[in-house]
Amino acid sequence: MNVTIKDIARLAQVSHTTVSRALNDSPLINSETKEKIKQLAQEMGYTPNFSAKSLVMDRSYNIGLFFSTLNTGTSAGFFYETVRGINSVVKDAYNLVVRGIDDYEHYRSIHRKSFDGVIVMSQSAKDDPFLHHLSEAGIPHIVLNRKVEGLKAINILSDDSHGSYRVVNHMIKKGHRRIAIISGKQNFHSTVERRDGFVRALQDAGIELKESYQVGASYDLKSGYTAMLQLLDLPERPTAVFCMNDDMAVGAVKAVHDAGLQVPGDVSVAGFDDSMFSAYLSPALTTVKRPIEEISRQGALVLLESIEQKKLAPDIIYLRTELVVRESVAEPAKA
Amino acid sequence: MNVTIKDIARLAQVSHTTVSRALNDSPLINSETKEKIKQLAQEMGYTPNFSAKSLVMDRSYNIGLFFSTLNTGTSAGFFYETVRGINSVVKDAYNLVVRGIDDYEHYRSIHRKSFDGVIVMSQSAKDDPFLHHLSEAGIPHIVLNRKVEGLKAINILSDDSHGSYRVVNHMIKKGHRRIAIISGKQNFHSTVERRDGFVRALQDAGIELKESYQVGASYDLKSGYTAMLQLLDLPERPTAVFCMNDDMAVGAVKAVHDAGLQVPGDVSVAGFDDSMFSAYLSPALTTVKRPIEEISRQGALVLLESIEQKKLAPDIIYLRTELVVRESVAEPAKA
DNA sequence: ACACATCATGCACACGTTAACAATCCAAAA
DNA sequence: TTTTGGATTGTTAACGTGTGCATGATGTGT
Repeated sequence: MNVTIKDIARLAQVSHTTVSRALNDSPLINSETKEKIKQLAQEMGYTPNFSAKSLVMDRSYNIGLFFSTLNTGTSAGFFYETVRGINSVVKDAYNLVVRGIDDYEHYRSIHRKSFDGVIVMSQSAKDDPFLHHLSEAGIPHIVLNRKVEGLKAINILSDDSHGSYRVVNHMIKKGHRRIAIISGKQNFHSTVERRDGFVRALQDAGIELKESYQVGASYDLKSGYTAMLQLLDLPERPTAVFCMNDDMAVGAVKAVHDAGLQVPGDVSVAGFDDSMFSAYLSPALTTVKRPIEEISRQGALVLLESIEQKKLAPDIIYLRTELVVRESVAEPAKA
Repeated sequence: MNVTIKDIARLAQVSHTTVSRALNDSPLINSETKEKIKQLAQEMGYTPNFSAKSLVMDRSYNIGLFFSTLNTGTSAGFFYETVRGINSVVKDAYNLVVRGIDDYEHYRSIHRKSFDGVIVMSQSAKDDPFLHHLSEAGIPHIVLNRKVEGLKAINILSDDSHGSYRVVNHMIKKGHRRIAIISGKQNFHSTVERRDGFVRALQDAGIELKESYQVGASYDLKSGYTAMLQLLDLPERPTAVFCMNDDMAVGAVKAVHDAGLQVPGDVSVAGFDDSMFSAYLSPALTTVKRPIEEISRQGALVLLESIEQKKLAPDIIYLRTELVVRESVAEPAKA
């Protein structure tokens, strides 16, 4: 049997109310008795029963971390860094519950009683019904990684458009004019943003957008591979290829090698994310660092604040991306 | 305000007990009223209050997933696959709470009231005090990835020793005699097992074990890189290097390239795990497939069984590893 | 000396659920 | 007719905690 406040009360010769007040640092208690009870509780190895606490306090002590999906389109590194970032903030004051939004048929079981707050790592507008549900259920929540339109929500995200502008611009400065792009999953916010940066960079340089230089993929290694094969097959193949994430870049580099060509000798390749492994590839990957762990940490902080102090946070926070120049983008071979 | 069974009772003109029975498919109820109540509950959008349920049922509806650490030594892919595997089983019957064991100073807050069951992805004997705590607290638990000695526990793991025996044997058959190993974190169970397979393979082939061919690292990319540099510096450098995981293999390959040498032309390299990216490296990595997602899924199944039906599972389950031959191991250059 | 404020404590109830036990009804058996 | 017993439903308490209100003790100003 576990120790309850009533057990403590009996031994301390006070009512359980007093014990409760002591353990919660209520101002309505003598500081001496408070200390005495606290020490006693410590000795007896008391731990609060969160079920009971939840019931009466109307709180669950659960924080939900929801990904759009845990299956396709979520890379391992991305997932890992997110959980780490949030976990470092949440500690053991809350349970961090990890879920995929697409695991649910209906959201009925997600309500204020089951989650004190929710962090949504959102990829696309497909999540909007879910966000809508959160609003309606009155669950404090923040949205990471995506700017949500229409709904009122706290957003924390990186400036992906700017980031991809810079890599592509870097390619242009190196002398590339035939620049292709391998896109991520359609409808993903990140996909739209990164494409936007790509387009702007080309326009600013006065380079024409070619339809055949834009090929769709799905953020995983394999899709990067096949997309690159497609590009290499073109009559006038690109000299540089921007991949919307590092995973696809790895697949793309593989495709180049398998075609008997070299990176960056024959084709330059860049990625996005700065995954852990990207510095250790051969050639080391030129990419854009996206502060996922930092976004997650900030998000968790803001959420906890808004739960605990009902403080209002600003609508939207942008974190800077950073160009990481390594070896996979070089000057194009002379024509 | 949320709908409770009392609200339903009022509308259905029955007692709340009857409602409770209806919703829990108790045999003590008329099937007509049962259906009527169920339908009413559905219409009213009733969802049970888990805090209340927990309190009286003495269950938390939480399943803990504990990693030895979430920081160093846990690779992103490993983490991702584990969570996916378990999540696919747990569904929304339970909350899956993810934690690092080393986040805790003491385990007081982990008790039967806070977790119905715990899955431990364990790396080393350092986790033993934690496992001991779980036993003592009477929390049903299973240990993945490691055979735990002394303590009674259900174990599910892959036969790493056999796996590494096979890669190393594969190297030997290709004609290598100067074979080195880059180890993972000291004290990790996996490190010991994989080393064991390595040693046996060499012994069976009558190859002498050289101290200088065994270098310690820590399962991350960077440590693989520096370890390989060290090996390349040797007066008589190895012709083949077995890395205890794929991450380190990536680092090692990078080191070879940076030294102006080729894989597998000058040095063959093999890894362990069969991470998602290993097929997409250049050269594609020869490695050992370890069924992490499968281990996790099985583990979750066994745990749920033992929670819900109090059924006893076998002490230890081994899942097979599998040699994956790709390109990074070839015949050694003629001496 | 008295009224009154202040501080510390206890009593009793509430939260939403399950379950042991009691009560009722009706049909079948004696 | 009376008894028995199964089926169905209701009454009540319990789980462990927090809180509004009442109570008692102690001091403070007049």
